[in-house]
Amino acid sequence: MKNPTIRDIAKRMNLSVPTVSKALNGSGNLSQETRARVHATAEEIGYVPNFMAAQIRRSQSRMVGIVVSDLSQPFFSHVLQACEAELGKAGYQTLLFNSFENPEKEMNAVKQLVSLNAAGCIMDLSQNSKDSIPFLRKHRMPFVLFGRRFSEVEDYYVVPDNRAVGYDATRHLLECLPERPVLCVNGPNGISPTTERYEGYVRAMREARREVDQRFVFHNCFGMDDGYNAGLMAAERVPAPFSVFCSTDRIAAGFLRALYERNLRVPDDAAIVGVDDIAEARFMIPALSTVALPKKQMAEESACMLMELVNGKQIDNPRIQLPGKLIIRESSSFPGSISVMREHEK
Amino acid sequence: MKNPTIRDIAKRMNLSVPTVSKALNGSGNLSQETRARVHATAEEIGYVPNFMAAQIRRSQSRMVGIVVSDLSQPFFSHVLQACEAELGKAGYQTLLFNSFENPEKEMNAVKQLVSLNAAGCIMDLSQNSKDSIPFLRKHRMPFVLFGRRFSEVEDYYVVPDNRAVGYDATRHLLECLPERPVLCVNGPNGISPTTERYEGYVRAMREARREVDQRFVFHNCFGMDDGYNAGLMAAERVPAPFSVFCSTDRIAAGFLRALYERNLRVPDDAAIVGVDDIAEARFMIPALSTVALPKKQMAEESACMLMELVNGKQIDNPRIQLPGKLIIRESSSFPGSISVMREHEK
DNA sequence: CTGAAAGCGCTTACAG
DNA sequence: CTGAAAGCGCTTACAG
Repeated sequence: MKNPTIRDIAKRMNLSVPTVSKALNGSGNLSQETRARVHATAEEIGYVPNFMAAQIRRSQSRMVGIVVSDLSQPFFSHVLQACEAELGKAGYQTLLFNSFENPEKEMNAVKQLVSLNAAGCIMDLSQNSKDSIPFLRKHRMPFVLFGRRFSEVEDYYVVPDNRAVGYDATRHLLECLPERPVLCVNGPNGISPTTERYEGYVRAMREARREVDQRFVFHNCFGMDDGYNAGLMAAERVPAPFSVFCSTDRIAAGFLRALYERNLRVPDDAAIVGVDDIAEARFMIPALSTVALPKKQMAEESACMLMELVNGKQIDNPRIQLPGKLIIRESSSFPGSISVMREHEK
Repeated sequence: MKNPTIRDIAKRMNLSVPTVSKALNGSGNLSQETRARVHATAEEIGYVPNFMAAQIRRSQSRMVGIVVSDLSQPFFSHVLQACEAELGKAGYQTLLFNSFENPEKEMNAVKQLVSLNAAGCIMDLSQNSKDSIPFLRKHRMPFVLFGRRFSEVEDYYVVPDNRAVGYDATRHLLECLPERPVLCVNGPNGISPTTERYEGYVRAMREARREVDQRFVFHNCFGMDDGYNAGLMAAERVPAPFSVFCSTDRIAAGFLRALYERNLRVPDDAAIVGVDDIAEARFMIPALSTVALPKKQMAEESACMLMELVNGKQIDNPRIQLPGKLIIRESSSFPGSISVMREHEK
């Protein structure tokens, strides 16, 4: 008992296969009546079209791949969700691949996508995945880089303006609490967000005529654990009060926890700002100041850009950088302070 | 310029198409030499097999769908990640669908899966999606229910033992702090985890000869916001000290925040336990006690079960219930208390 | 307005 | 050991 095909419908109605196909697709010239009758019997026998067959015949597919480094990071799960919704509207099905920052897995994903004749893909690549991009180019599969970019790859990408992100956060700390040193807890090495947020931090420091003391900078932190460890070290080595710019909210969450364990009060002993505005940020204790990333817009822009590439349209802006937005909460402000407008007062 | 096909290889080598196909697939009888030569030229011209074509010819597909209610919930993104890894090992590609608890979207996803001739699917269905399951049955598509179950659907499912989850958490609170009332902040209505965790709560209360006071029970809470609101109400209506069983860690995170704003100390004024053990739990302030769900195991079991169904194997255990594990942290224990072993002391 | 023919890229019996 | 033929389910010119 296989699923019914258009052939079954044709037989049943004494029509030809092409006629049924046209009726179902609304193409060609058919009498209203035939069309209606075909739809009726299709419904009746529970016909479901076979996408694969249609796609193979048309030599094009309505699938796009999304290759993500780590889906368990809230940033990516949000983005994936928005991408899926956006691409779904355009009639495309989303294929998910987790690369775990592993170039081999990436290459594997990309190969599968070519194998499946996918229309295109959206990826956040790990820095050392040299092979994937040439491969995609060779097979003429359109792709959009997401969240990270590479010096060698000019087009196409959608990223936050990470330099501004680092700059805004740091400058806020410098202005708000000018007497304090500002530490930096940086993200994983070798990806553009880390580098660029750090550049923003450095620029803000320079502009304020502060020296960037490498003892105050923690590099290569991946998540809450590393943030926590950085916090323990900071509590030990840096005399309070100080301020901290954390490259992600999760790093900040770990850092916050370490300060709590060391009996340092936030923001009294240490002010802190993260990046992303994860859902948890405003519920943290104290509520975390952060630079919100336009996740949804990023997802929409990249989905949209990919669709344009797939349809061979001209891309007006092949390199999209979207601004973040500083949100000041308890972790970097004092109730009475004037220079600072707290979130709920806006 | 299209991608090369086996026909291109055949022409180039003066072989027939079937021969090339057999060489590439390692099937049939071929001389070692031909086989090797075919592989060589395939490599040379950058041949990538067309999965779709192969699948359509074989009338079977190597894709499975995962239909998830809300990917932005950490529980699901973790699980999806593990499922994808597990199914990938078996050579299956994962198709992602977000249903947002919307029965129409679910039905849509399921239709697409049938359209794509998917081998099967794993789903967490919303309670009122009456149509999806009969549809899947009609089209003989194997499916595994994940995380939630339904009275009408006997097989196949993989869920946590949610009654035990609610029971263990509540009993821990009752034993640890017997003098306090125990509140319950329950999850969304109409899904089995909510109902069952509540049943566990009730049973623990009854066993301890406590009455279940409906003024102490908050229903239909979805996430941090609802948890927060429940916390505000509790702080107002219930005299401290009290204990709280929250149906999820995210609800607990919101609740915790509300207590903080109302100057109630945890666990001194309010002890609290959540469910899931999200990554953030042990970094919360105070660190959140919780019943950890075996996410990875659940993902593996459901992927494995689906693969067996797809391959027509006998399923030895069609209804898998996996135990959670109580993890006691700061939010429900006191440094000096004897009845309680804190996590880092194990 | 309807249908006979060819083909998308591949695989699977079946002959030789 | 190799190849000619048929077919998976569908669509797309092209005839009538």
